[in-house]
Amino acid sequence: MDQAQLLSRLQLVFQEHGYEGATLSKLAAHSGLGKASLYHHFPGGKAEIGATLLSGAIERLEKLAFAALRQNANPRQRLTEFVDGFATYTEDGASPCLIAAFSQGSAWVAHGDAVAEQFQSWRALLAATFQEAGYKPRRARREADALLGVLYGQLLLAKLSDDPGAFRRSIKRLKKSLLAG
Amino acid sequence: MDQAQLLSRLQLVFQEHGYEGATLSKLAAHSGLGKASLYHHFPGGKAEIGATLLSGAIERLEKLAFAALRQNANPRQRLTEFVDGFATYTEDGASPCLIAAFSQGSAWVAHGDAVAEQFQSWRALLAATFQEAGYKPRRARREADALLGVLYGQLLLAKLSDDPGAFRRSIKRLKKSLLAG
DNA sequence: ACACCAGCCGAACGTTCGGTCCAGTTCTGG
DNA sequence: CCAGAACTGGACCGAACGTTCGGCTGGTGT
Repeated sequence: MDQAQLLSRLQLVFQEHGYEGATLSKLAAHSGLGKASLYHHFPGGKAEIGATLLSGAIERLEKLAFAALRQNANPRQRLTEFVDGFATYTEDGASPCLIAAFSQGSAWVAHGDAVAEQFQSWRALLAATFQEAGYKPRRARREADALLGVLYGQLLLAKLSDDPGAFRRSIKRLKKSLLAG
Repeated sequence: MDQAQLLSRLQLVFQEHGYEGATLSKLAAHSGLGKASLYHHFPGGKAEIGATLLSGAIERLEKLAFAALRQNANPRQRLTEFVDGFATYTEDGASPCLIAAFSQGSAWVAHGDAVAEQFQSWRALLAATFQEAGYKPRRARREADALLGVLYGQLLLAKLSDDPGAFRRSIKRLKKSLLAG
């Protein structure tokens, strides 16, 4: 099994059970490896697995979604591409965000600072794009917060209300209103 | 110590660490009781503590926020009162929603169905209120999803970006736009 | 005065945790 | 073909897990 597939199998466990709930036994069983083999790939143990997955998730979200904002296309088009990228990242709302799954307990103690910094930077990037789309700085920051908030909100809500279609519906509507301004 | 205070201390542990991360040792230490004493109050152990807290949180969210929608005041005013109630429930974004903290692992397996049902019922109530405010059924449902989504999204985002003020700012703006229609 | 009981605790139970060890097996370059 | 590196499974470890038990309090009813 290659590294990418191994990581994706491990990620499923963290997404479903959270950091504390992702025990080595579950990680081993779900990856098909023994615990010792996991320690061969990740000498740092569970902490290293978690850290690797977290930075992988941040990287993926950056490349799939936020990278679109750094292009030089029409700002409104960049924004809808960003939304599409976020939908891809979450597999249309079916896959919980790993970063959010790390927002509790020891995982947050270990990585909270870095995650918060990353999100601040993303917020700034998003706000800058809204500014390019014609909003004044204050309003642009608000719109950025609102967009990021609605994405994560719908993602959580789709899970809490057990309605996988809810996310896709909201995304569709969101893109329309973004293009309309 | 009275039951209410005990429950609120226990709740803090679950909010901070999630269900799997809330160990009996932490629950005992944070409540000031011995582990065995917790079993006196909750013979069902950790599972009963979790279930009690969860139903308490649902009840509180119902009474603080959704109950406002069942009044017979002006629909738009009911909606802003609902938003205020939600803010109270989360202590202005400072206190994570316990229901969301139960959305992973064994807690979700045990309570996911009930939570999803509750949220569906809340969604319907919210949609009905938007309908009273003049929206057509389809649009009202969308607005209901959007409102609930933005509330939970801002709550999560305030944590992920480590910006406690973000929630309050968003709520303030949200109420304005609700009143304006 | 005594029995009773809710409330609480320390000490232990068996299980599972994250992590280690090591004897193999498989892969790979020379 | 072989030596050594890469990798694996399974037994194993101390610590922490959720849970149980017997016993110690202090207040209440009689």
